[in-house]
Amino acid sequence: MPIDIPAVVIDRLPIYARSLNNLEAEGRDVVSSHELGILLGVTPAQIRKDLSYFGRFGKQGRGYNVQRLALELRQILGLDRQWSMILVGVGHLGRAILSYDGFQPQGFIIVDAFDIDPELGGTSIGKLTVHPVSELQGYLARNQVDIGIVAVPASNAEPIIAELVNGGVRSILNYAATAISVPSRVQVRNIDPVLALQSMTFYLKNNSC
Amino acid sequence: MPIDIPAVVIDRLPIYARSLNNLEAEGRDVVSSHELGILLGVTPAQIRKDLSYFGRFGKQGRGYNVQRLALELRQILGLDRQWSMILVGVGHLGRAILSYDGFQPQGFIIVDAFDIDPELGGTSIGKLTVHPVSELQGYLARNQVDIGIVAVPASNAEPIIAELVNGGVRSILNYAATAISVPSRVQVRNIDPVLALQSMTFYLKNNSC
DNA sequence: CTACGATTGTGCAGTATTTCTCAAACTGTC
DNA sequence: GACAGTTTGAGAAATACTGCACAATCGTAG
Repeated sequence: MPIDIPAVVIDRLPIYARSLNNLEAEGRDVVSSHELGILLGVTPAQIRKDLSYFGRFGKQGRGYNVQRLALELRQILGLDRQWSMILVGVGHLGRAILSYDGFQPQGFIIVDAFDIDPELGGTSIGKLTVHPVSELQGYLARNQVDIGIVAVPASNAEPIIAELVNGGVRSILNYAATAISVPSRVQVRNIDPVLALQSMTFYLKNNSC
Repeated sequence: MPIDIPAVVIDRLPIYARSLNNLEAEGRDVVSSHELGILLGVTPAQIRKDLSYFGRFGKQGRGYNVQRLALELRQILGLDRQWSMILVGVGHLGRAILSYDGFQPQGFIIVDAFDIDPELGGTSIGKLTVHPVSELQGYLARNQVDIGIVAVPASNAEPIIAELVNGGVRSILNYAATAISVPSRVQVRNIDPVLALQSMTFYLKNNSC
């Protein structure tokens, strides 16, 4: 509905949501933007402005009802349901992703895995069977896939991502160390610890204490 | 030296550097901001403006010498040397990080690993021995550590990070799913695929095609 | 040696994002 | 019920970032 909300705002909402879930689990009743700001290291004004894009959730003089706001954020972000993901690339990294136990509790379910290596075709990893990528196109035609996880070598990422996009996948979590281009309707998030390290070294080099 | 350069610019430099390294490996001689922009999905003006913070590396009418610019960027970012890292937290995630083969070739070396679990104390993983975290403080006093990698549960991250910071570590790669606060002289980069997914679901939910 | 097409570096204008500020409104107290 | 102390929501100001546009420069070809 309302897609003129800055992307930076959307990127912060999950952080707010996580913190509110924690507060909710602790049984906290209300929280002010001030307190939340200290918890998260952002300014109270930013939290209030961000939330104001979506509605008026607070009460003057009191703050935000934790349970209510946590619920609202989950609804805004679509965290109140499950999302189906497929993994492409079952090498070292792919296996680590498969065995990562942080996705499932948040409603992100890896329902199938693919690899180009014919050796792996039919192999079972945990509860999943690895399919050959040649079956990817047909699979996408038959199944609803919300999110594609790409964990192939950088050199193979381009065609894999094209196939995902052609197959109707509209969100991609990209672990491949390469810039990828997709139509603007498709969301991409890159996970690349090396890039993160390489930007920190700039400060290590220049802020010599 | 020059730390009034926007952080967003610094964050883009490693992407440029990577692409230039690729071009260099392909034997490309020169590249224009236009072509690089297409490769990376950014505007040529942005590339030129970003680079202009650091010097004048291009030639009108021609573009940038690939080898020269790749070298300059590596020097600017400090990628022309090795950086020592320690890992704290040797659970599933920590082991995956230890066995990740993308750090070493870029000069990021994990030199030691720590875990709170006394069972793991002395255990060997690959070439490394796992030390108990009780030894962390002394270790930091005796050894030069550039970067700390945190892969402990969110609930334990706070004190671990405090210890790293106290021990003089000035860059932290944080895999723990929690907001952490550090003095402004310390750089932190968070790696959190769940947050990335949770911001994409907003668009999945609202851009229904 | 001149003309032409290409491309940089950068001042400036245009957007985008963050922060400030304060009226309005809520809670609890006397 | 009036008052004091808080805290929100949002307009406005301030800051940050991006993209435009063009003079200056380079290489090439005739």
